[in-house]
Amino acid sequence: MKPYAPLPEDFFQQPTLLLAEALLGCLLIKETEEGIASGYIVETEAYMGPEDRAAHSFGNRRTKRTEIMFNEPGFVYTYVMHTHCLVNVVSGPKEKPEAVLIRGIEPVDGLDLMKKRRKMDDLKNLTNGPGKLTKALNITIDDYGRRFTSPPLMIAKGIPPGKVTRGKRIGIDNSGDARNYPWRFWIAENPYVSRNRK
DNA sequence: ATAGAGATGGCCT
DNA sequence: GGCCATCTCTATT
Repeated sequence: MKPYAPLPEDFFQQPTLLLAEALLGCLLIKETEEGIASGYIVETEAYMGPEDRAAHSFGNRRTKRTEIMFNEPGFVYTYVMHTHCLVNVVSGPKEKPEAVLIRGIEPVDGLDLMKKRRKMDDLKNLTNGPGKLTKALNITIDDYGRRFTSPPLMIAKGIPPGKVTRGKRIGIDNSGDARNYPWRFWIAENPYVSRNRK
């Protein structure tokens, strides 16, 4: 396993839609006492803050949960959805509450650890969804407010993503027109994308 | 292959 | 008390 070099802070300082696409192919890494697990990011969604009805920060809603999004980019935003934890990259300049949701990764290191945590052997189903990958990597609400530029939770240079496709975001059907915005990005033909649709 | 429903828990009003 | 940026299982085509 090669040593990990987290991406520099300025990587996160690009506009949110560009960052969402730039994250594809990057390596998401979590270090724990049990060991290291990582995977290439293959699917993301951009949430554009005040004007985006699907975003938690719609209308500049500022709560205990959304507070981290008002920081400068590169912070970790985790939150709990039903029984699952979801992980976002805080994006946009300070006071602009935007974020990128990580929806799927392709397993790289720590395969056995991921299988153990997910209690299954089916490689294809280990990390192909936002709630699945956090469980496989052991990303939790405790990671809230950390930075992706240092351990234990990091984003590092990965591989060139190849062909990228974009389409509507998933699971936000109660968000008016925002549901149709093409702010979901994924690596074309990649088997670890949560689901196929435009 | 696709559709529908239940589980389930924290956050917000 | 209502609302979900989900997952898994079942039933049906």
